[in-house]
Amino acid sequence: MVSQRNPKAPADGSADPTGPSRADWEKPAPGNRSEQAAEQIAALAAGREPGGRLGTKEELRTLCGVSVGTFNETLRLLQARGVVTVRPGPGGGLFAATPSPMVRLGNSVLALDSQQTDVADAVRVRDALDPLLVQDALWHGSPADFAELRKHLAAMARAVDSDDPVAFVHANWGLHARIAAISPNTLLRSLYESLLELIESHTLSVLPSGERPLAEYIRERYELHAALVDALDARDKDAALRLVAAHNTAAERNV
Amino acid sequence: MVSQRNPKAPADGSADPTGPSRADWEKPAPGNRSEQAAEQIAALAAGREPGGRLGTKEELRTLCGVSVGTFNETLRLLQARGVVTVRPGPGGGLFAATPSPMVRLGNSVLALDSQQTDVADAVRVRDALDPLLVQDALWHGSPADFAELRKHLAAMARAVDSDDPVAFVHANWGLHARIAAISPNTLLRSLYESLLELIESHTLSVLPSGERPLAEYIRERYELHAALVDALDARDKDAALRLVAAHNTAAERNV
DNA sequence: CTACTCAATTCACCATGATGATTATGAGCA
DNA sequence: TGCTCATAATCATCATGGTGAATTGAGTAG
Repeated sequence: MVSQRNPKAPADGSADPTGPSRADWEKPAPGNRSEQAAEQIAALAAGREPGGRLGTKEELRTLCGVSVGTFNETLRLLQARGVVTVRPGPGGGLFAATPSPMVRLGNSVLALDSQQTDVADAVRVRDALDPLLVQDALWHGSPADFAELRKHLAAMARAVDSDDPVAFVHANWGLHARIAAISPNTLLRSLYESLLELIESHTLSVLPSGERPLAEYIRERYELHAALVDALDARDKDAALRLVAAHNTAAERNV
Repeated sequence: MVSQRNPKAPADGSADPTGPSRADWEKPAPGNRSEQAAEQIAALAAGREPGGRLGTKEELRTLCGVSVGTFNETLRLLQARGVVTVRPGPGGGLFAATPSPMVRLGNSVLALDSQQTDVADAVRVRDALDPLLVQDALWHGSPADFAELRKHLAAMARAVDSDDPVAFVHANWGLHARIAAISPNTLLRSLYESLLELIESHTLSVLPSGERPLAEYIRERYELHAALVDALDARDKDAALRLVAAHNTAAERNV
């Protein structure tokens, strides 16, 4: 089903007007034919000005060496990625498009593999974003929001009392996610939430080593978070930012 | 060509096992049939556990009321988005998948509209990431890298001398992009580059207002950037971080 | 010169039939 | 009990033919 049944493989450099020197050809080939064709067309589009005509569907389809249906799949992928636009009529066909910066970011993030993204890198970025969220929570947080934060703190306290680090980690993230939810900055929230999830998917397998007793560690982390919520509730900006900095400079700071 | 020629529109609630109460149905319908079907299947997948079986292609295709080819397009989109996996054989068909955090981030960023994303929000996030890039440049930057930075500085100086703010803005971003390129943190780089582009696409239309003379402003910005490059070259971490903080707290800080 | 009509081009979507590959399951055998 | 093999289910891709919609440009009328 994932067979490579293409005797006319488009690896033939003569079929590719952009030449075999493109770094794109050095990437591992995608798993199916429509994705392969999509990469080829994307390479063509990259070499044209935005709005530049690439050709008719039929011309490009034969260039890619796939069937009509498969090429239609390819087109759907490219349209969704903002790489091409398609018009009917005389002079119609496929035209190179420039994805908006946001579409480009989305596509480049999609191209990253979360198994290869170093969790330490993700933690660094998340840490850098924490002060922004704290500032937003100070300005946009309502008493109802802070009451919600205290529910997550209570869950963290229960995990500390029952010496359950996994529950502590979950409650800790619930707290951070809820702080993030206060921010009206959609971009910031999207980034932060996904970073949390990425870090969570790694951290349960790398809970803090025996450098310090685990129970002592999570109690300290709990107390730090409790002080942070207190500072937010009191709208104490200096304390909140100092605490979030302390949160992010502790030796083991995944939680 | 973008006709709605579906007399059996799947807006019929009885054909949707998740009911018409889903918020997804309140979204504007995507532009083509394969995307519409993709939304339907995504809604189904969202209501299942990861790995839960949705049905055979044929069952789901008739549920969506599209042709075989169109449904194949739908599948390609959903697979690319990590929403479903597909298996042949007895008990095969479509299965709900949970996209990895990175795929989720990519998809959520794609769903953001850069026209609606407040550039101030993007600037805030970019500013938060600047110190990370400076730290990476201090540790990973080579003399060749710093020579490249000076080329961009020279371009900025030329723009200052010829009183050309647009050229200054371009050269300034060239500098920042080159600093970002030093970082080995792929995630950080992707985020930063796209944020730069997003900000750039807005800033040329909002160059600093007449609060201060423009020539004086860009000269000050140039000097700040020159001092930053000097600090990087000298591997002076304190100065570099102080300068980037000053960079990010100036009254007009898009450049 | 402007507006409308028409023809040609091109696309979106539909339908049908086919081959070959992959997967899961169950039967048979050691 | 474990392994092998055959079968059925299911998918990926291919090919072909069709209708209707959208777009562009040329020609014509006012």
